[in-house]
Amino acid sequence: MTQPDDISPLALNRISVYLRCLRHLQTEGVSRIASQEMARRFHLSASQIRKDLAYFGEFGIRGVGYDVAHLRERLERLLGIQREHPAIIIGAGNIGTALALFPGFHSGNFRIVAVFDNDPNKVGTQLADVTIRDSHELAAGVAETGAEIAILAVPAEVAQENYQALVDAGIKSVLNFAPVQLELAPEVRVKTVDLLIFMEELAYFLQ
Amino acid sequence: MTQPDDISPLALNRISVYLRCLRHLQTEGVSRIASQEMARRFHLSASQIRKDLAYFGEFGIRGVGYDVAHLRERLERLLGIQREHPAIIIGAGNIGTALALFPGFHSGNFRIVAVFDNDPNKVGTQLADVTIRDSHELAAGVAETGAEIAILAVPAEVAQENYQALVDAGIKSVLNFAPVQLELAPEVRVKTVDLLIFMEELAYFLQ
DNA sequence: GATTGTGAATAGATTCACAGCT
DNA sequence: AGCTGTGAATCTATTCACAATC
Repeated sequence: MTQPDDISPLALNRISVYLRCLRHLQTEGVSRIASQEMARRFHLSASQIRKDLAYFGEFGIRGVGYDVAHLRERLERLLGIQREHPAIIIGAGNIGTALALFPGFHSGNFRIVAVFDNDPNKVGTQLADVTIRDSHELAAGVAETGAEIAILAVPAEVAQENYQALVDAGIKSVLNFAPVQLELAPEVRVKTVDLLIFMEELAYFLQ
Repeated sequence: MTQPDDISPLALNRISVYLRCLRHLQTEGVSRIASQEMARRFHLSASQIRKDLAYFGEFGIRGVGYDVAHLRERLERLLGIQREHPAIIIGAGNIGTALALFPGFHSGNFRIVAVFDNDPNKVGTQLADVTIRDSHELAAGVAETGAEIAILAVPAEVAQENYQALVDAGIKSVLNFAPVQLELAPEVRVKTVDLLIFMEELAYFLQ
């Protein structure tokens, strides 16, 4: 399997989008699809689909198109989601709780294996499949569960220190919901989801 | 005020980031800042800051830098968030509820003025500042409140129909949390936030 | 005949480097 | 002296168009 690590974030996002489309097609019983038809159905660009896919290997059949099931499997392996990824959530507030209950993660082969909070009233209570644990047990929890991905859902003021705790615990990737510019550790990948930035983008186009 | 509408989404996102940085600087009492210092503090590119800002007008003072308060005000006006934007939420499930309670919106000059759900058990109950209303009252609610932005937080299966209802009700921008490729109406701007795509991006880099 | 895979062409975004202000 | 604003240069991404393949 080709596995270039210089893929652009844009192309990587598109791979995820293609995967979502393929899953959808599969539920409809479509077994083969051409780039043009896929572009039409999901409002994408046919030449871009071909270029993106060809970049990782020749997945298609000329004159025919792409095999939906096969391509799906290849893309899942490419993204590394052919196996289940254990993930943890830090912060059982509104957003952390909503994410713990989010059904989409299951379908994407991610599983929430632990939730941490520093509020003694929350520690010990049940949330989705897990019991909320004290934040002090973070390092132990990460070691036990083998979690590599963490979802950081704590208030902005304490995001940096919690991020540092995750880094120290050996987490490799962080999805951050706190609206702050984190001081990053070089070996830990961070993706920040800033709702306010999305809203501001929408506000701009209202004018 | 320069107001080109051909600004790239990338540049627009950066403007939001600059704004976040400026607010932070203001709380620290910094009144003037140079592009280089700002780049260093927040891990940005100095020449890009200058280019982005210059694109909308000459906001800086040569030899000195940028006036924090003044620049902040200009950027807020540029994004159209100098006035408060009423927003509504469709779907009072986990994510909708978390967003209704999200304190960040207040600081960004957005206000949740109504929440809609189709579950009779939820309709009539209080959530944050508002009483949850029945989804059938959507059009009336939008008209009453003057809401222009909607947050779509319903299950994937019903996202398309709810989106259509928003379009019909006269909403101009939608922040969509359902992991689907919506069939878009040309006059309504949509920004989709797909948590699974973020997770998949992180998973890729674990390899 | 149809569709992929791909080099060439175009378009877009970022960085460089320095003239122009304060 | 120091920093912005900006044209030129570079780098990156997308689209085009067609030869290669089934």
